Amino acid sequence: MNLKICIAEDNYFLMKAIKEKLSFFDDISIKFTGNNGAELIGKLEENHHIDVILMDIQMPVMDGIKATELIKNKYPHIKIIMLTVSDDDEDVFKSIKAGANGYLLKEIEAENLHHCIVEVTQGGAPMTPSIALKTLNLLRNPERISVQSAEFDEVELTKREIEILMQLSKGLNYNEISDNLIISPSTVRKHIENIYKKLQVHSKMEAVMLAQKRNLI
Amino acid sequence: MNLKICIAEDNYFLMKAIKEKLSFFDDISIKFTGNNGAELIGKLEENHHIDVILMDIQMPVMDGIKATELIKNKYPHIKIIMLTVSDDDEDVFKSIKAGANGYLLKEIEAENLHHCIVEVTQGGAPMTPSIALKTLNLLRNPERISVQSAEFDEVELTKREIEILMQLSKGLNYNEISDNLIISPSTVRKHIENIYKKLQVHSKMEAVMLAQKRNLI
DNA sequence: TTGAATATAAGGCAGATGACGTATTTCAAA
DNA sequence: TTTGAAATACGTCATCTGCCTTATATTCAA
Repeated sequence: MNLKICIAEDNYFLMKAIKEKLSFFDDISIKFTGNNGAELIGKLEENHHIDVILMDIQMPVMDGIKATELIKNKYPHIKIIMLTVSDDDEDVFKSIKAGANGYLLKEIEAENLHHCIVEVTQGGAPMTPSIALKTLNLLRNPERISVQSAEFDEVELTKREIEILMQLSKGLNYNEISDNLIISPSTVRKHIENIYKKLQVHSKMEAVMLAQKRNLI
Repeated sequence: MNLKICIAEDNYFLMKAIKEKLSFFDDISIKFTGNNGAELIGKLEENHHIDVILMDIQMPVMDGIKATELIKNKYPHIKIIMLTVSDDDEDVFKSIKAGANGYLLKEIEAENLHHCIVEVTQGGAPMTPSIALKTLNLLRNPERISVQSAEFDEVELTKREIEILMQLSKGLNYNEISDNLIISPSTVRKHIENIYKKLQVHSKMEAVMLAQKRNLI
């Protein structure tokens, strides 16, 4: 088995250090790297057949958390391990929410890093012990978890649109919804078209997931 | 360094198995054991100079979660690792809330168990990979944390099926998924058919919503 | 009162989806 | 060693979905 991995890291020396750590293992090959999230995503558009990404958090242009979110939406099969110096609660939590599969501190030694990379491809969730502890603490204190997603242009959906979104989320099709709301299927379709335009999405699933994320339904 | 540990386990054979696993390591000594939570707590009243407790969950008289809560209140210095066959969301979450420092499945091999015991005394939070994954999923979906799982016939989805469900939930279509996973669109469709049969649903939306409700994704 | 937004409705088209059936390979458990 | 589950792949067919255009009625704030 040969694992194809990428690295996002803005610091030249740290990048070099990570590469060196991994150079000992011949079941891992570094396909490409990026100095920030945007650069890495650009390269992923060329080739997204990647197993694991090692992602720094603090980077210019686009930070690792935002990048993780975008990558996970488009290429959910790619495992992402945060590899950072920050053990800040906020960073840990945001990374997990963004979809990170693991969270390691940069002090990790080569052998262990390798093991974690393998583990994540097998469906595990590798974490530095101190980070694992943090996740448990976060779970114990759910009140801290409510952190808010700040700025999206708040789109206003109408009552009817929300009603239809909720029915969509139950798995009902156009005919069933039109029957429930006593309107024609054409109208249901028109409403859904409008919802798509407002939310900037192109399918039922995306619409429902986004609405869910924004607590619209 | 010599670690003083206790075991709470009602099944005689499993207790024996654990003892045997640990007998190889001379930096660990088993101080005493209990057939249930209450019995262990009784013995702790005699001697609570203990480093780590390995705690089963399902036990008569007093289960491991209740015992963990009581012990942590009275002897917060004692590290408690749940050692159980259950990977049920509810058990995992309740154990953590009760104050458990780690959560391992009984299938764990001796070497690894030893390592986890050492790790927990150093402030870590040892978890079986599949449990670590669960804690991350719980963190990502805080609203689902308090929600209650009824007893539905637990359907087993394969790793591949879960992977495909996650991609579906991002709004990707068959072709995008097949491209991501490097399999043919036909195969994606077949997997999805199988998922539908297992979950007893008839559309992507229903499948994703159900999987979400059951913390499968 | 008059637009603007909302809700209603229809037709057409290309492509996606769901429900069948069939088949091969691999791998672990019995 | 055999069995069974899982993953892979293809074909067909009816239906559903997403996108486009057009049109009318209603409601509500300016």
